[in-house]
Amino acid sequence: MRPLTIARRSYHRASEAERREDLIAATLDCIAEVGIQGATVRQIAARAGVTGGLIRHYFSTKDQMLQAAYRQLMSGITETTKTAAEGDSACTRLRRFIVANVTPPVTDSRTLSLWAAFISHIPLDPAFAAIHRESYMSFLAELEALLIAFFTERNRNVSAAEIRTYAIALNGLIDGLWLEGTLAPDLFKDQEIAETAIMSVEALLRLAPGELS
Amino acid sequence: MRPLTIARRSYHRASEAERREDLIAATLDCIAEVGIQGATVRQIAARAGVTGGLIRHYFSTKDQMLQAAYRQLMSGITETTKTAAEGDSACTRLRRFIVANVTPPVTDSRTLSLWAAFISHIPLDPAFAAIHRESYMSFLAELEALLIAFFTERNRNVSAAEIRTYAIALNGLIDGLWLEGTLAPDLFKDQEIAETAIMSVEALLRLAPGELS
DNA sequence: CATGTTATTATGCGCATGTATAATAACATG
DNA sequence: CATGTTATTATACATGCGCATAATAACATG
Repeated sequence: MRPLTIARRSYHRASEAERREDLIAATLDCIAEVGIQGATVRQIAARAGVTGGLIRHYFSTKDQMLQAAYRQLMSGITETTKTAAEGDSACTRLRRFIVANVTPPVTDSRTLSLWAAFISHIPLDPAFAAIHRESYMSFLAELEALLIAFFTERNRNVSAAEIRTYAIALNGLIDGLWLEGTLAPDLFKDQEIAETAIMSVEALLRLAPGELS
Repeated sequence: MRPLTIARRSYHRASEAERREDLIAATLDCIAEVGIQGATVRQIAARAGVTGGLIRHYFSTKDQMLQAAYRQLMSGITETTKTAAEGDSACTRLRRFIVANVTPPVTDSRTLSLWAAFISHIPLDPAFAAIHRESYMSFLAELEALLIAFFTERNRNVSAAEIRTYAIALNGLIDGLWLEGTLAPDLFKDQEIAETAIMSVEALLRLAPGELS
């Protein structure tokens, strides 16, 4: 005897906040595992344990969900490195910040895949460009603050313009080493990237070798 | 009066080499303009001026065409910067190589979009990882050669290990500055990235300020 | 100029896609 | 415990996808 009404899946009504969080997490998982092409609405929904239709109850379009995921990815990285950069002296904080940016969990192929997928959208979509800009400028500001504290601690007088130039260079170096180390980790000895980062920053800031360690 | 046989489009039979080249160029154009999701077989074919079916006459699968496109993109960049790095002294060649990597035509949003789209595939597909590895190691070798010539010219004795570390750091710096300058060109003054690159490399190599100019 | 080869077109298949809409189960409220 | 709200499921739709195959126009060859 078939039921008169078709059976429906039972479910749990979640709060908006946690549902959105789940969906964003599922989006990131999906992109990381099967690429942005494989990250379809249905796949993402399945991974979040809901059916496809629900996504449009929280995001007006798939693109908006992708943007939310990009925002969360970048703020997560910022959070991680900021936390790792705590310490007593400005020197310690600067060193830890640099190392944190080129070691796990930041150097992680999943993060890289996600980052690159979003980066490739920046030239095509102003919404993604805006998110990039915000996170880039926040990173630069963090770096400038660390540098100012560091030079103050050393009683070395450095102009604002020089700080900016240093921050741009350090940001470039950090991003580049992060890329190198994450894209082909087997090409480097353990700690090689981190040590190179520290040595390079010492050189960039015209410090004596070992001054940052 | 309708024709008895349906009219077909007239066409030109091209050589295999030029047809493949056209298809690869169309692939890159397509990815750059509409993203890797929009770069469908039909779009690419249309842009190359052929019909969709032809693609499978030259590439056994769409993925293989993407890989060929990635290979061509990277070898094109390598070619461009190698050509730009010609000069009499090793110092000049090194300087020109660095500047070439952070100025047009290499700093170009199209190139960036393409590069990032492919990069995001590296952790997901070994074929893309292999292409990356090849182009990365060739870039590193080029950089090491330039550095060896430079230090020889200055009669400065530098071990092979130090050369490698310098090359890794320089590569990181160059990639990172390229990213910064290309992702948000309006955030920087004219030549700011190029000047920062030169200053930073001078510092990285422990040269005197201005020694590379 | 006839003929054979094949690069290219044209068409179709099966399936997946993003989105829209209607039905309904879960919960909050009184 | 009845009722109203709404988060969620279920289903459908139009479109587009990668890929396969058959017909054919272009060219090379003799």
